Amino acid sequence: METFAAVAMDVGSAYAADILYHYRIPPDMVCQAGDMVTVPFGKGNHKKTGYVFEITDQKPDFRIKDILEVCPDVLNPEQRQLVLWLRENTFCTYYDAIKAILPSAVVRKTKARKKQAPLVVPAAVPLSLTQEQQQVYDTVAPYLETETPKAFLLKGVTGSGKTSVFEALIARTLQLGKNALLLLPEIGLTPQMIQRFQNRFGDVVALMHSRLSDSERRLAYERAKNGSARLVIGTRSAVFAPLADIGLIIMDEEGERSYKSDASPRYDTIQVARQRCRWHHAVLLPASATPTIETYYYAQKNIYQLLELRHRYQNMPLPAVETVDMRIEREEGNGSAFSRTLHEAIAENLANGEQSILLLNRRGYHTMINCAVCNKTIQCQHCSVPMTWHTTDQLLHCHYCGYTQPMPEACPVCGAKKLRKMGFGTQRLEEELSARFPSARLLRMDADTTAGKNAYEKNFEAFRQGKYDIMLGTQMIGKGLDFPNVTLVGVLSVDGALFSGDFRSYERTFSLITQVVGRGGRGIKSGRAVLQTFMPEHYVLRLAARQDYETFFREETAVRKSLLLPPFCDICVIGFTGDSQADTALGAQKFFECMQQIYAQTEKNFPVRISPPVSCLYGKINNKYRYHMMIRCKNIAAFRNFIRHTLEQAARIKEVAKIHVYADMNGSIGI
DNA sequence: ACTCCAATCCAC
DNA sequence: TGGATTGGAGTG
Repeated sequence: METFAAVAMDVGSAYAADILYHYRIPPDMVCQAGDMVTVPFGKGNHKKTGYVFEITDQKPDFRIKDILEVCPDVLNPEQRQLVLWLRENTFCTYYDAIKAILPSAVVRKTKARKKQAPLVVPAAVPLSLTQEQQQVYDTVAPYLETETPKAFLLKGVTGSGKTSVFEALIARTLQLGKNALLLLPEIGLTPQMIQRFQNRFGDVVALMHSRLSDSERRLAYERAKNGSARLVIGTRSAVFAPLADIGLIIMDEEGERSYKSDASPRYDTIQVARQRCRWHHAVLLPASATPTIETYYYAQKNIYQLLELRHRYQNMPLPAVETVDMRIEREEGNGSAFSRTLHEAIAENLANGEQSILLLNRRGYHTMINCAVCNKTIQCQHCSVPMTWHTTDQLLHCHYCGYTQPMPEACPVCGAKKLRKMGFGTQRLEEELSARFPSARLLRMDADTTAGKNAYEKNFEAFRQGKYDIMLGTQMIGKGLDFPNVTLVGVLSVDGALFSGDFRSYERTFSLITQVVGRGGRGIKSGRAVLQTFMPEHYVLRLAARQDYETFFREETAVRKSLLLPPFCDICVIGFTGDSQADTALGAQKFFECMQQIYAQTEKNFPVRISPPVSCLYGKINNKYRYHMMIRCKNIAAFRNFIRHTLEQAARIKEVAKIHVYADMNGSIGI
């Protein structure tokens, strides 16, 4: 009897063509679901690779071609399930999902499954947990043995020793013969934690992150797949690690932006992790000092069981935060970036030989060049984004596409030679600090100074060892190592971060302030923090200064409810990009009309509120014009079908076909 | 997305 | 008249 294989092929982003293609399996060939195959594709019958999802003996009623070659067992059943799940939930193609799951350029040789490596216990240092940590452990540990999935949320104040709880739970998971996954927002920023786990668990650890070379990535993948790695530590893509028998998935710093993929497949790591925990009957443990509003809301609804660590190491209090109203500083004649309070606090710290951390979330020197005559801002040629002046190379930089240019003599719009250099970035902060405190040893940490390999680790370690007095930098300084000698944290300005246009900017700002404040007072001496702002009455800053998450959660929840934002609905963003403004605007409009028409014909078993397309806040990035539209919805299968159906149908409209369209569920909006 | 094919355009 | 260019359709 003849058998046929249903194969997923690379069709770019052509939604309508993203179907399974049927091929005949030649009589002398063995081919199963999960195999990678080479097949003739298209009118030219070019050899292309595809992945088999189904085997059937029903002869399809169209012209059929033969499979040319088979490479067996490339996607196991769970991986195939994951592909289908990603395709349905993130509106990607089969191929986009497969590319996310497989390491680049899979070459399979070994077939035999190696035996599981025995668990290595190093100089078994019995881990001593505080009473509070032990309680959390005791609550979670029993669920590692049950065959039902379970989700917790660990809300732990910064410095409360979440890592010790992770370590104990991972040890227990491995002891039970199951495997564990530890997800981190960024691998370079947590060298201490990784070192600690490598010391403890030795050979069974595999690291997975985007900075691995192809061969390193393939090795880590193979080790996870064949069972020689039993603890995978990695960034968001590691959520697809091909581990069998997962008992525990930990997500540290839940809510970090890096957990949401912003390219196809546009998945949210916690959702993938939840799904895998269901399949493996595993425990899911997201952890954060400042959980996202959504996750904490679900914890209130008992979808996640809430666990708390309220006490810091040795009961050290969080630094007391003083808010400084910068409007008053201005009124009283202080036009500088430093309030008098902060200046004095730094001076005092220097005199005491104690360390300080200063946060300014803008890099560069001047953050804006503005014409005094026509008031236009110099923008990047390729992006609708203001150019930033950098002193290191004496060039204007675009922080979105990387384009650089010399400072023009005159305004490119009106020709006036009256350009004003405005705004304050980390380079200027560094210069001003060295003018004010000439003897202070300064460490600047931003994307410009940490480009080299291991730059974060080296710099953080040097700061920790006391080789610098002041560390200043962008938000990356909020993460990283423990710094026991830091007794002052200064937040120069995060006001701008509140208004990125994304409704999540409030919780992110709250979280950023909390993280950086938590960097202080981790040693024997207690710390203080100074929060400078032009809007001290703003509830986000007011509550961040008090480190009052509960009230922030209540206020923010009320706002979200009144504006109908998550968690009170889901938001599906449709994004449009194209080479010309007119084409993109027209394509977006046609898509919108198509969607309305399809909705009108659909059985209304799901609620939606469809807003028409508008230009994005940054209307052009990298020479691509950008529009988006927002759909408030409930993320259920019927709605997702509606979106996919609309994507397929709209692609047949020629104005829509000219531009690129994507859908993103619960991603960021505004930018 | 990519490729193929047919229709169209234009230089000679 | 043919060679190049462009728009539209199909991918098993």
